[in-house]
Amino acid sequence: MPKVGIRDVARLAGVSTGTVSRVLNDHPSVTDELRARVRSTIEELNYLPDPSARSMRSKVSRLIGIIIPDLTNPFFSELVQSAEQAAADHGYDIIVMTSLDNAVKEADRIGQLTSRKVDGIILVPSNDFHTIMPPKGLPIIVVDRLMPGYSGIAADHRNGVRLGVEHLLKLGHRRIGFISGPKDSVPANDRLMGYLGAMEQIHGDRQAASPSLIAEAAFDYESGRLAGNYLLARARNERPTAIFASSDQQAIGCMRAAHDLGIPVPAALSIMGFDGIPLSNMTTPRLTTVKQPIQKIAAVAVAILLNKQPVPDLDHPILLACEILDGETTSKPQPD
Amino acid sequence: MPKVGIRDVARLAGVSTGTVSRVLNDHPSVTDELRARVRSTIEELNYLPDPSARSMRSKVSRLIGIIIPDLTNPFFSELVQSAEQAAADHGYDIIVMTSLDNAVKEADRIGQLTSRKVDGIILVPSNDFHTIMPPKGLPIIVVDRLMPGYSGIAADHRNGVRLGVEHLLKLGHRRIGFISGPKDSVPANDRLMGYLGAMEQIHGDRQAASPSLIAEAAFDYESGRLAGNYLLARARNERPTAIFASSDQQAIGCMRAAHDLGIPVPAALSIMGFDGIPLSNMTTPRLTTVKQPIQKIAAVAVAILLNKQPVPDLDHPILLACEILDGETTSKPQPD
DNA sequence: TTGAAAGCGCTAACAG
DNA sequence: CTGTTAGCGCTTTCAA
Repeated sequence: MPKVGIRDVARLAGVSTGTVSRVLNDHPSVTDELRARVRSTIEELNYLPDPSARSMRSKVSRLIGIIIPDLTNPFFSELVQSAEQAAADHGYDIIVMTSLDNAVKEADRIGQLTSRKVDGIILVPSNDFHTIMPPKGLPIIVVDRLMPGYSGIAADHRNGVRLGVEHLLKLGHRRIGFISGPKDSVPANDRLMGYLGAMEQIHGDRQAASPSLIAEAAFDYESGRLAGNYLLARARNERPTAIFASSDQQAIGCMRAAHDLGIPVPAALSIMGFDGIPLSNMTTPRLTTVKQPIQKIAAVAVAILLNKQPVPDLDHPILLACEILDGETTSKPQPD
Repeated sequence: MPKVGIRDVARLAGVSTGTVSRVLNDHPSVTDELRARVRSTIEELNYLPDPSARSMRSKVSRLIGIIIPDLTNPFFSELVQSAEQAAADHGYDIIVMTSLDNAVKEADRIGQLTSRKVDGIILVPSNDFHTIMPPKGLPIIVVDRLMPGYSGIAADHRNGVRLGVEHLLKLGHRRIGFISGPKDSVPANDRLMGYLGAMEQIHGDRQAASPSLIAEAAFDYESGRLAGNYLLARARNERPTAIFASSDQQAIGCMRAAHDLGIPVPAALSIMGFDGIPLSNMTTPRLTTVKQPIQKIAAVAVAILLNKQPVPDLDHPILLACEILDGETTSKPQPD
């Protein structure tokens, strides 16, 4: 079965290859009649255009590259999945690459994608990202870990955390601990700002945002556990009655710390996380958390790359709102 | 900056394009001297071959497709990540697609990959997979959910579960409950076989594999919780002293069920999971589980597609051994 | 609006 | 061993 090419279609439809090509590319200047005839011939022959040949001529590959630090992180895997769905809706395919937070690998991957002539790149920069000069004409959109100088899109971490902390404040908590992310991380700092902002609103409470209520940690489970330990291993009347963690995994680690110290959650300690990964719904008790609009982030990123939506200004990344996912780890504070 | 092509390299190196091409493809018949000269010119010009042009002539795309049901499932995302690493080692890129367990979407994706001329497909078939006739010449290797008629590679679920159940038996457990996977799932059945096989070894114990000790469930958390409830909500002397779940998520759901019923784990109930996803290490207490060799599965699948390793016989899929990951959810049974 | 024809950048005969 | 050359399948001028 010799594979069917554009000439076969042209011959059978009684037109030129040029016309078939125009139909394929929705070029306006083709008679409805011819268009219909060609379409049905394509159908009949079960013709599929060859992407390589197409891309070679047209400089368009219908391919989008996505580079993330680690697919094992549920946040990123959901991001990739959402991007894939969004891209598929437009006939685009996704090439995934993981940098493992290694700047060298990352640069290498970007080069790889460039030579593949992908039509755009969605990039979650590695933590030690080095400035990169992508060939102009290759749109790169940075997601989540925003970088000055690149068009970006992310959740509104700052307001998201603020929302979460206010939730705790409304419940009556005042000594609210905070587990921050690594301080060289952009999203981590935004989250910290959100916390500080919310705490400042509490007038007349000196302890509101005391430094001793803040523990720096990586975003993972174990770091969260250690940070939780640090915040909780103190006299009861100095110990926070609630802890807001910068990631769900931290929050879960913190739950473990509380457990080990014999502090019941949420009776004696409220805990909130951030991210809204599926995992947050599988803990006992279920974690109350702030959910990032991952799907929307992916959809918008793809839309921008496909020119369905204007590229955001370099100085004004698109920020999408978070929402609270109510769980079982928050309640009113116990009286001291 | 006009982009540099193979002719530029040829001209500057003082050879023909043919020779450059041969160097590019490691064709043996090129003098070391010329090879070196060409290589350095390539370096100097920063030349990158155009994959589209290459693929058009050579019918090789250096692309491999991977289709999985759901990237949100940690097992699959680890699989994809491992495949990406393995492929990158050989200069290959990965196109990911998710079928969401929808056979129509799946068939569509396979077509998409075919027309992309990927050099091979790694497929985790959707649950309602329909037989597919991939164009011959396009190697497809089925992973995890083995299908008769396709070359396959997977963890040795049967022996893995057997190992796990024997672990419980050695601890002294006899009434060991089993949460199975959906019965139309191949791996689920293999796991069930492993359980039954291990239980049969216990001579003289009528109750060994009593049907009432087996609960069917989907692989997710909530189904595991319900199944756990079913197995545990009975008189203490009829209740299993240990439960082996067919997935980590089920096991975690089951932990929740035990918690809700006031049954301490592992004091009054041992629980084991299956998969060894990162999540299993983040529960309180940490889950004891049977780990699948995901990374190895991916590496072997890629190696096969790149012809670094022989294609397995259709009737003899490659099975890779699992190992026990010791956690805190197993202990000796309490006396009745 | 449509057809004819010239390549896109590379590989693979085929000569030499 | 190396150079020459003819396309791969498609898009896109350029004329008609």
